Amino acid sequence: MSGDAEADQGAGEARRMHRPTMGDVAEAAGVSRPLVSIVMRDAKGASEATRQRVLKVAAELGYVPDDRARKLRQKSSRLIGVAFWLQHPFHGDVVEQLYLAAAEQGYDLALSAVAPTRDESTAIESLIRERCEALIVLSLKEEAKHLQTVSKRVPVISVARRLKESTVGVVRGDDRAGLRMAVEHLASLGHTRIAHIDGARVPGSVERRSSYRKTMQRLRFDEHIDVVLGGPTEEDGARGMAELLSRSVRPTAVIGFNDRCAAGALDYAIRAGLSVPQDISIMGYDDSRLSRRTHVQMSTISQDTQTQAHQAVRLAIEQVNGMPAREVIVQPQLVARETTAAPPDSAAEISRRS
Amino acid sequence: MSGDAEADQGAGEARRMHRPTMGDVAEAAGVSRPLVSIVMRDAKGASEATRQRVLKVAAELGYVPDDRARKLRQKSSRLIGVAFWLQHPFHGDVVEQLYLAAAEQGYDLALSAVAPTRDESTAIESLIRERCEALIVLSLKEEAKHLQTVSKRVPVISVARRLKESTVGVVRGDDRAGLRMAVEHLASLGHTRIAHIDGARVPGSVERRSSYRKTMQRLRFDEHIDVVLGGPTEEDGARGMAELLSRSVRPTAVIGFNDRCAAGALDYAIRAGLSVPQDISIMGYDDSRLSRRTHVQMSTISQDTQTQAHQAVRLAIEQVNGMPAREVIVQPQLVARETTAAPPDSAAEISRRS
DNA sequence: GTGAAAGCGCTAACAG
DNA sequence: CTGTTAGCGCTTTCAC
Repeated sequence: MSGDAEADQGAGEARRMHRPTMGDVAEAAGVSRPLVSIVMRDAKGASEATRQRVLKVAAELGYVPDDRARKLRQKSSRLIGVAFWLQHPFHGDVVEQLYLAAAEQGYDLALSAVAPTRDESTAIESLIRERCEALIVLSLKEEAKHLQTVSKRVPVISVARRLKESTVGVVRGDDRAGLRMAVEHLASLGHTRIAHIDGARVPGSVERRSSYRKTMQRLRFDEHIDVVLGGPTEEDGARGMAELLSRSVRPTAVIGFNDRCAAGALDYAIRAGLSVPQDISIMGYDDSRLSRRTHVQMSTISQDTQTQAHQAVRLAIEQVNGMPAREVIVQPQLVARETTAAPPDSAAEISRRS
Repeated sequence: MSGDAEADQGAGEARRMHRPTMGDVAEAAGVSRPLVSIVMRDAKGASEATRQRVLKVAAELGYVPDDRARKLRQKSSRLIGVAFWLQHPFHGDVVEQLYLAAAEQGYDLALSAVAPTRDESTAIESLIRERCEALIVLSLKEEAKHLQTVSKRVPVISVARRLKESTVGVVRGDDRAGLRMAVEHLASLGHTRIAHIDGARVPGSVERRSSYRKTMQRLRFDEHIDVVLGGPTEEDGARGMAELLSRSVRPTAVIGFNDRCAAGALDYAIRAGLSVPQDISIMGYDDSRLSRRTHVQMSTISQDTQTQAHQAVRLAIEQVNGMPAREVIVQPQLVARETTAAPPDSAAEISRRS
């Protein structure tokens, strides 16, 4: 089960390379510590000659500044903590953007993962111990109470989850607008029998459900309103689709709560022998990589992760500077790809619409 | 696009709560700093009475020890850095297990993500600045050279990627054994026409491909050996399946390079009107959450992320203690679920085998 | 069992 | 432009 590789490096005792310290560099370069500090930070206050010499010596010694010590000394750590779910495509997208957004503001990120065996409070706790100046929490569960408590200790920004707590900053997509766009997109293609597989108790599902209903009513599709119980996973979507396909009159289009849900629904429909989008149109929500992943590109609603990430960082810094928490709502965008098209009997439907 | 929430907390100036320090707790509890330290670390050297009092005061003040300062002072940081890909289910699984494994050894984890806009060297660089004692790198790209350089500075463990560099520790699944198990599983169900959609240039694909061939030969299925170009994504799998289905004589079973590849193949087969596993059996590799995600549970080869994570942490600590880098190979395991069954003409096939 | 003193690696204030 | 002094928050001797 295991075997040694050829070991050509120093054997036995801990001969771990003593990492050079700033003092070592200073000594080797024949200057004082603060000067090395100045050079390493690229601050002004050192002559070009010294700068070059110090840089050269540092490189030779393989010196790397110690972020820990640096942040300890500085009054502010310029560190933003991020709690996110491993295994969640949307979170992955946001985290990637957060790195970019934070860097633009001169902040570093400290990541702390949430997973089935690692709960949200553990993740947050570790970020606090690392002395993050603010926390950005990408969450799924509704431990709002806990977040509120934490927010009294350190600024907290919740992404993609609405919260009543006024001490917690919120960045979220406009779920109502998003679902409205989805329904309208399908309607414009000629659909009237548009169903929705909802997100059950997941944050955001109430808004999406209600916006779906309202939009259907506004379009005078009242009689076709059809919401089935779903959830955030592929399995939920498949279950929802199973239920929809058992209807005596099937919908011609289905909007899933999110991409994973829609992917499950898509999966189920195809296994049931339907063609997508010829027989039935399907839409997701999030525009996570997942929607581009299957070899049929899924139509979806983009949550604009880039903007959400930038706004989250912005709110975080605001709150660090003592400004009150606020809520920022980011407009979603329609991304029409290959899983939506006119319904089978499109002519008839279109005539009914006008 | 944005609006203020009701702001009931302190307005204007930075009134960020001054985080209590150990000194504050000591003063409030009427003891010295070191004693508070002892109590917070749960070390021995404090009477039960003091311990309780300090704990009570600390809780009241909302004191949280500063990990940064702590690790700075301690000779060893007891920190393991992890570079992983956001958006990669298998990596997510491993990271989750790494948290568990590291905690068992009294180590903390520092996460640094790799993504399209954030390359591996950036991720690694940041971990080094944080003074991690060792680095665990879950990688996809083959920047072996760079890893070797880094490994001269700090112990590096590569997970799921073979490396010749003897200064880098390696933990990986036994790809040859895994593919052998897959072929044998299908053979035992009665298949002979077993095809393989490979991983192209992805680490591990050479071993899997060659093991597939060898096992097929050993089973006397030489004439049915069929390897098509694939890759690590759903799209690659779909492409591979398309090619396989265009054969004059189609295979009755297909082994994908990994779960994503197999999922794409599965997807394509079903769209092509085939039933799985009735018409064709499909196997994945990794046993990532993805294989359990689709509503049809996929048969696959488990890489045993738990063991790999534990071994990675173990190697990391070994190397920190000055032991030479080595390679640990973890045995994979067959996970037979719902996408594999006897071939359509099973009776005939089985008679041929014996 | 408890406290005093020192110092981890770095940067911020100052002085020269 | 450069060096000296101090101290971030904590843990580690080592006395008492």
